Amino acid sequence: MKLKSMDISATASASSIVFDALRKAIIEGQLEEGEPLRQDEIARLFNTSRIPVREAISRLEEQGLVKTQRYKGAVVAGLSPQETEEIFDLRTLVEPEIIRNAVPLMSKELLRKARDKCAAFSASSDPMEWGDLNRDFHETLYSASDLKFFLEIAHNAIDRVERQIRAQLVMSNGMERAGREHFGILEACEQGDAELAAKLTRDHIQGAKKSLLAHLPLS
Amino acid sequence: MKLKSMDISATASASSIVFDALRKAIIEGQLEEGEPLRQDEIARLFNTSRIPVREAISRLEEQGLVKTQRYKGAVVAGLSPQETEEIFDLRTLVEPEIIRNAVPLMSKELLRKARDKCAAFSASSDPMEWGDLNRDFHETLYSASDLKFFLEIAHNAIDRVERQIRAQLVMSNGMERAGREHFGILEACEQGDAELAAKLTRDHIQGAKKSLLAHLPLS
DNA sequence: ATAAACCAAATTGGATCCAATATTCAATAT
DNA sequence: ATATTGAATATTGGATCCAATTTGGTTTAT
Repeated sequence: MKLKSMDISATASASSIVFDALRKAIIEGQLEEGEPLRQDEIARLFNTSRIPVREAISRLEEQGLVKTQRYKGAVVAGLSPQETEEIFDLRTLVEPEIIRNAVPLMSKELLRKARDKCAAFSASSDPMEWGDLNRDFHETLYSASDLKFFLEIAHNAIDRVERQIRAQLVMSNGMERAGREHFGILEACEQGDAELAAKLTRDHIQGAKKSLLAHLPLS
Repeated sequence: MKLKSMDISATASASSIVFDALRKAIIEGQLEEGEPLRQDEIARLFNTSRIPVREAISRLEEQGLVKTQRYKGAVVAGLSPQETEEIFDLRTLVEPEIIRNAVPLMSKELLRKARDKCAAFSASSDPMEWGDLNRDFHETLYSASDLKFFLEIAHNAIDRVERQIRAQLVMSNGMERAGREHFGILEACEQGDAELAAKLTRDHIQGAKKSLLAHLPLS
């Protein structure tokens, strides 16, 4: 029997649909910092009961994307300048390791895809999509790594500062510089120079952090 | 009015009680790898309904301590030798940074407490409590750090390999060596030598990893 | 007028009930 | 005997209902 099979047990549950949607809305800034998440309202939006909503919210809290208080509910989490800096320092520690590990594992195919995404990012003139394209490029390179826990950490860290990253891209020459730096990282990957790719990734993150903190209220 | 006050809104919810209890049981190895977590059974144990249990389980999954499959339920998560190695490498990256940050922030009081815990660890002859005393010592030093996200990561990483750490302590000369290394780390902290403390912490974790992998099935 | 007391609406936490799926085991066919 | 079908049981996912707590406005006393 020849039949294209799929894992039917992997179909999404209501709670995971709500979780994904809320996560996306939070990191993209559609829900802004401090905004309360009303279980009833969200349940109505998704045509479900509050049960899956509550599960989604508790998972978001475990990820640090919302803060909840007993009997008061959940609000979108925000970061102080110090906390933002710490997250960027965490990224500075972890992401170069991911790239270092990933470079020798990158296929031609993947490098081609990364080059496309790099070009798409530099070519875009719509600030609304810069955030997505930026993340898309980095994730493509990272996806070659087999360090699943490092990746988990990096994904979560990026989630927590995604809004700041987007802000950084649109300010001063953030976008232009990111484009240049992406190209450098990509070249190092193509040359198989893991050390250089790691160093450039490190500089990329630290540069974004500095430029961000410079524009932040009395950091 | 003089009255010892407490934040009454911080009283534990049912789901957090269940969460804490399950987490403890898992990392201490009372629930072993692969063992299923039946919602009904746990709810009965805690005299609650399945709702708080489900919330606890979904939080545990977000922490990587259990794995769940839709309509099949949750089982205690386990780690392959490769995954164990990766977690130890993650700890090797993060925990030295925590110590480096913590050393200049350590009060006399805290150092005294750490010295007590270090002594208690070395003095203990009951293998059942080695795990707790070991973690207690490290957490005491780490608690001086103000890097809350680094601490989050470290706590979670340690949670995931706590069972292996305990195994490592009881095998060969694990306990004896840990005692020596703890003393070295403590001394560096007392001398205010953050770099040395970081380096020794690094060696401590890598040493534990090596000794662990050497005794693991065909790593 | 102001502040404490209190009541009603809104909201969350938890219990109970029902639906969807998985598992087990007996019945049947080959 | 073995493999397949099918029904009974167990288990999870979600909906609805009730209880506990917060919130905001209103009343009342000073």
